[in-house]
Amino acid sequence: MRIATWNVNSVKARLPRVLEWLKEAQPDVVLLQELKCMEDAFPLLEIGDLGYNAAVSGQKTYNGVAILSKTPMEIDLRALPGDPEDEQARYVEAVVSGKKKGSRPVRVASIYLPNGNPIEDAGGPSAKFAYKLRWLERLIPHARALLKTEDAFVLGGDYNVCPTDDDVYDPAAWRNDALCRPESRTRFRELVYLGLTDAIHALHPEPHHYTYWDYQAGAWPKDQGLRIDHLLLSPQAADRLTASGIDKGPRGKEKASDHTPVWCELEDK
DNA sequence: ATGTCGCGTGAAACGCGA
Repeated sequence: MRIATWNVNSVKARLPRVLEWLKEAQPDVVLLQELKCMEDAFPLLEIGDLGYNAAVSGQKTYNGVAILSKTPMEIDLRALPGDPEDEQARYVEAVVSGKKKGSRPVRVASIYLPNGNPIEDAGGPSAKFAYKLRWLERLIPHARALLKTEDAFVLGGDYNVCPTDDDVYDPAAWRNDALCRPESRTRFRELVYLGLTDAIHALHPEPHHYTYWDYQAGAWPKDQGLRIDHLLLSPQAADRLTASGIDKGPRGKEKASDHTPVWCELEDK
């Protein structure tokens, strides 16, 4: 079972790119972020024509996440637990059926973690950075609860966290960015250290594999990127991990998203 | 040194978020 994650930066503006990539890459499950539309504006028909079911948590203008699956799925959560006041569409979780008869289902979540920049405003800590850190702090107990179920699961998405200096082209320049701050990194590490496997890092430990390149300053042609899109696997999913990769193709196309898809392959046993 | 997108508003250019 191939599971991919992709921050598309507007599913409407990106629709031709998304459809062509789905046809070419043939993922079984796709976790999408930054839909930038309400649920009723999600292109269900076009994506459904390619054989996908969709679970969407949308919002006007900003955020928005979805799960696409070729097999049937059961939606479990449309928001990350822990703050009923949080109205931003950044989390959706579902259980997708296995591909073959008798194969085990996999729980997946599509995550769009807050960016958190700027880290300060008017000299003090910013509300945006605090929201990002709180969001990470809510994700940790939720992951801990999921681990207790001993289900195979994949928490994938745009984490807006660059885990180490090896994951950014110029660590010094990004030192005070919310994506690279130690406060973000310690919380991300705490999440991973619960016992999750970073599907890219586990199989491709070399430094400087990126998933995001800013639109500005020719970052893409110069390969000045960051690794901020992650697939975090439970032990039961990691046991089935046979391959993973970053598909840089879509980033080089016309009208590209600033992120490119990241995928992993789970043995269907 | 700078360089970009996408959205909403409201009718063109701007503010916001990234």
